[in-house]
Formats: sequence, structure tokens, C-alpha cells
Amino acid sequence: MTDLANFRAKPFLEFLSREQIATLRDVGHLRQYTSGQFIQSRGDAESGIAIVETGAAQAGIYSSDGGFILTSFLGPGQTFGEFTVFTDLPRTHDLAASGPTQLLHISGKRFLQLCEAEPAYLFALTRATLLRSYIALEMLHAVRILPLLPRVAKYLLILTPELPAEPRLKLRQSDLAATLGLSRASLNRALSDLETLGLISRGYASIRIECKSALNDWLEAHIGETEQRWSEQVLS
Amino acid sequence: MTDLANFRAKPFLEFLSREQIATLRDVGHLRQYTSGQFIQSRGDAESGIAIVETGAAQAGIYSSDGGFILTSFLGPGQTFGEFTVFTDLPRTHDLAASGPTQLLHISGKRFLQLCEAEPAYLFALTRATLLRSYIALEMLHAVRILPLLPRVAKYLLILTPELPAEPRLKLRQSDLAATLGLSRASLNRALSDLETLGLISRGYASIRIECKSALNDWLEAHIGETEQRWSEQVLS
DNA sequence: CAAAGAATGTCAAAAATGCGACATTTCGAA
DNA sequence: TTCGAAATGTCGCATTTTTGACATTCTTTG
Repeated sequence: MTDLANFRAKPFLEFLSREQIATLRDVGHLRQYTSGQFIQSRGDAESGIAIVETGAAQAGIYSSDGGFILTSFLGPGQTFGEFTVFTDLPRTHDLAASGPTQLLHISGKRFLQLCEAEPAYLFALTRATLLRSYIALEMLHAVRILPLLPRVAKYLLILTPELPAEPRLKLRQSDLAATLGLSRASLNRALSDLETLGLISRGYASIRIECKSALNDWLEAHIGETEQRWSEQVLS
Repeated sequence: MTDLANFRAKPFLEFLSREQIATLRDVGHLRQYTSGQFIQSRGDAESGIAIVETGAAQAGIYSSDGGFILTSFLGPGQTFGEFTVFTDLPRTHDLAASGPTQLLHISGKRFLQLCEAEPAYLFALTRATLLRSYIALEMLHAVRILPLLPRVAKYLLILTPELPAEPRLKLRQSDLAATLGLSRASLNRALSDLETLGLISRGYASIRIECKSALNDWLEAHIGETEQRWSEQVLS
């Protein structure tokens, strides 16, 4: 059984050597974003890959009622926009900086040239993509089979940044509710339950995870009853 | 939103040249499966990739009560098991042949060697993986925002084989219900509605999609409403 | 510092969904 | 062909979740 709290989607950059990363920085164009600044819009078609150098990017989609359906936080070393380089697909998500953030932008053409010259970039990208795909399917599966409370817990686990970063999610309950596909009232009640259990604490536009591993233990125990099922690669 | 119903995840093999495919067949081990035959089990750890040559493989997970939670059909040219080659993750799906099926098995080690010798394989795999990942993300989004009926319709579209294969899903309603995370009663009611609309017809352990494009049109119309409201909101 | 805006906490009614039951239909084996 | 197992079609009833409303708390801004 995979330990979600300790399972980390190893980011792209960590599959590369120091020299290879240096080359990327040579080719790319570094840009600074202020907290909350808009990075890209869903549907944008121009091709290019971006790598988070410092800070974090918040990926999601704006829903019909204006809420933001968060998909994930992208931390240092993570990439986005690979779709536009290797396929004809437009960008799938809206992105905004979460805190002061530096992004390394590389044009699609340039990145492809790099990959051809040095396949290590492709290996790294493939690995990172597979890991992220794993998590995406994991979430998809959670939505399908987990009862509400464990489902909320699981999302919190997935979204919570790793230590030593502060284990606190800075988002509105209404947005998290939209992300999970449920009403704000239901989400609040679930959070209330988790708070009663001492696993999290609610704040104004923030949720603090008191102890990630305790939350994970609680989740493991509850999933055990329901029987845990893991999704993988497929989806043709 | 991209037209998911008509969007096809171009499979791995279609990104390769005739010669490259021939090489794969040289290296790999072809094996024949009879309809319904078991292919692999969730939890298997040995690394290796498999490519569907003819027929189709049904990927999913058996639940404790014997039901099968279908994740997808893998058609000719599709691969599975990449996870085991590029990461340390075990196989997490049960697979069975759907109809007489031929699979080309290649060991993880062998496949990695191929990729190093000829990066085109990596390019192909990266593209195929990204496409599938894209669909997973779109489904994740759809599951969160679509009401029950369109959601059922969407899954039917995704699961329905391409023509000229018979547009008929051979599965029990209870299994499909589990796959969608619904009760059998709710699913039956949804299917009943779709049948009333003339889009599908229900049979014994089978669902026939009368006209895939008609079903798609109906779905588009319903998604269209949501999308329009959505873009208005984004602009404001 | 005060007021306005934003987000949370909560509740009751309404709607949706699950659950269990049972009749009906279909399939397959004796 | 007949019978039994398996799957579907449906119906209330119990439960969960949403909706809409409103008071409260927190943040920001003038």
C-alpha cells in the first residue's frame, strides 16, 4: 500500500544532473511573478514548457460560479506546459503564482532541440509525467469510491506542501469545495469533523494540517475498511 | 473544452515508423489471449511494458464483492505497464483480454535499452503518456462539475470502442455503477433516461450505443451550457 | 479606528442519491 | 425443454447532500 503522505511526485529537475539543469537555465528565460499573479490561461495554444525555480504555481480551472477548481500546487522543479510541446493540445489549466515565484520558460522548439541532443531530458520528463499521471488517477479514483470525509482528507494530503514548508493551505473553503465537487456547507462540515479529530485546524482562508502523518494514519485506517484500490496508467 | 468524445488518445505505436515497430516485434514476445483471459494482476512488481497488437484489454480493479471497476479499454497500439519500467511503482490494475487478443510483451530492461539506442521510442512514449494524462485530467474535471446524467453519458462515450467494432459495452450495470461510483439503481435510472432519448439501448449484461455521434452531440449541448457560463465568469 | 467587504459557521427545508426488496427477464446448464 | 442462477427494472424509505439564508468572524481599506 503506497504511503500517500510520504509519496512525493519527484519533479522533473530532480531527474537531471547539475550540468543538464545549467544548460536549461542557459536556454530558458527566467521570469519573476508576484504572489497571485496570473501566469497562463486555459486554452492558450502557444507552445512552451515552464519550470518552477522558486515559489509555487497554483494550477486549476475557473468554474462556472467563479470559484477556482484547484488541481494541484506545482513546487520547485515541477514543470507545466509539456502538453503544448509534444502534442497539439492547448493548455489545460489556469495558473497563478502562489507566493513570490520564479519560472523558467523555454520555448517548445527549443526544448525539443534539447531533447533530441540529449535524451536524458526526455527520460526525466517521461518519469515526471508518469508520476504525475499516477497522482491524477489517484485523485480520480478517490472521487469515485471514497466517502466524503476520507475523500476530503485525501485531497488535503495531496495538496499539502512538503515540509519544511508550512503545512498550511492558503485557499478559501468555497474553492476547495469546488475542487472536490461538493458544496461549501458539506466541506465545512467535513473540515469540522477533521478538526474535532485534531487532525487539522480551520483559519480564515486557510487550513492548517496539524500533522500530516497523523492525518495519513487516520486515512489509512478508514480506507482499510472500505478496501483500498489504486488506479494506474490506463485510460485510453 | 476540448471535445473529449471525439478526441482519441493516439496510441504509442502510431508515433513510430514501420521499421521501429518491426524492431519492437523482434525484441518482444508475442502472446495470444483468449477472450476474458487474465493478463496481469494488480500488485505485480516485475517490470515490463506490453503493447496491444490486436484485440483489446480491459483494465480495472476487482473489488471485494467481486465486482469489476472498469477503468478503460486499451485498443491496438496502446501500451500498459510503463509505470513499472520508469518508476518503482507496482502494477495496480487487473487486466483481462476483451475478445481474442494479442499482446507484445517487452521486458523493462530491454525496453530501456531500446529507448537509449533510439530516442524515437521515448518521444513516442512521452507523447502517448501525455495524451493519456490529458484525458485523465479532463475526466477529473468532468467528474467534478458534471451532473449525473451527462457524467454517465461521458463515460459511455469514453468506454465505447471505435467503429468498426460493435458499439456495445459488454458489462453488467452493477459493474458500470461501481466504476462510476453510483448505485445500480441510480445508474439504471440514468440509462433509462438515455434510452428514452433514443441514444442507447439496454440489454442483458450489455449496453448498446445507438449512435455515438448523437450521444456526443447531446453531451456537447449539455456541457455547452456550463461552458458558456464559465467563460462569462472568467471575463468578468 | 471604523466601516465595508469577504469568508466562515450553521441551520432547516428541499432535492438527490443510496439501500433493500422483490418481481421480471434473460441466460445457460442439466 | 425446464429449471435455477444471474441480471435487470422499479418502488418506497432512509440517508446524504445541496440550497439558500443569515449571523458571525476576520481582513482590509479609507
